[in-house]
Amino acid sequence: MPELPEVQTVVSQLGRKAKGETITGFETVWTKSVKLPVAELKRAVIGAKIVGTRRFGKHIVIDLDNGRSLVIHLKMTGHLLVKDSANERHPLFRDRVNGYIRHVFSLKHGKRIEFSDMRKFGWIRLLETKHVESLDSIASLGVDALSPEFTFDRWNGILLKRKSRLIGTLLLDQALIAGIGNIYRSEALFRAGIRPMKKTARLSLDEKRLLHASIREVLREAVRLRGTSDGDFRDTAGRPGRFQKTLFVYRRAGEPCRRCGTIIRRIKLGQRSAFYCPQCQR
DNA sequence: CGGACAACCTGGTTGC
DNA sequence: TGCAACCAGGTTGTCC
Repeated sequence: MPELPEVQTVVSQLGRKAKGETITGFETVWTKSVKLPVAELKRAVIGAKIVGTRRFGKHIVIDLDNGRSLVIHLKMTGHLLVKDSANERHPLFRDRVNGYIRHVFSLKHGKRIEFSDMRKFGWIRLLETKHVESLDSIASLGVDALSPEFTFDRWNGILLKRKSRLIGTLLLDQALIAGIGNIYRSEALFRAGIRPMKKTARLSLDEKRLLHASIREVLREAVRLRGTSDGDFRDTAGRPGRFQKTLFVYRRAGEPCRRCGTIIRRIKLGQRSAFYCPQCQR
């Protein structure tokens, strides 16, 4: 599910729905995803109050009032669902969401946070709050694609240091820019009119400016529409996002470009599929 | 540095 | 119908 807009959707909703709640229990049916002994996690979270939620790249952080924080990564098919006794089941996606609940944090009065994850790639860690930003996978993140620090000058600096790379693979490199995944790399490149296999050194200043603006625009728009549900993504209420209606190229290989009618192509880039319009993108 | 590839899992879809 | 091959939003580690 998760690129920046989807994770931001979950973090915002979780903040609103679970802030102030006290955790009363934790159960799991797939301990490999819990990166510490389950008994230890239970001891640390039971009785703790949720004081806030944050996002680092695609990581979700839930801060507790006891000086510790839960860090969660949803990877490919993870979801966090907030439910209560009056709402046992959220809308299903052929049961691919409710059918794969792996971990549950219980709150008071029957309320709970359920972590569903069909492919079991997602994980949960527990850290002291002051050490969250030192976690390897967070410490190694580059500038967040939606933060104010992601200025054009910063972007240009990144590109000037990586002249031999393909722009399509660079966009997925979380150590350089954090938050972009396979959907938004294709969409941002389409909006900027740049082919994914173009070398960064061959981008003109105008193209770099346009791409910088396109990245921010496409991510902001996707956050506003609560993400893309082309596949499994659901928000904390089990609702699909709406950005998939706005996709120009992602997963549209063989279909006509919405702007010019040319057939959209798919190529392999960094082991993953990238999509582009051969007419609109040069 | 960077590309290729396997691994972690459980499906759904496509083609013969 | 059966079955193999390929596809899937992420990240890490290894090898070259």
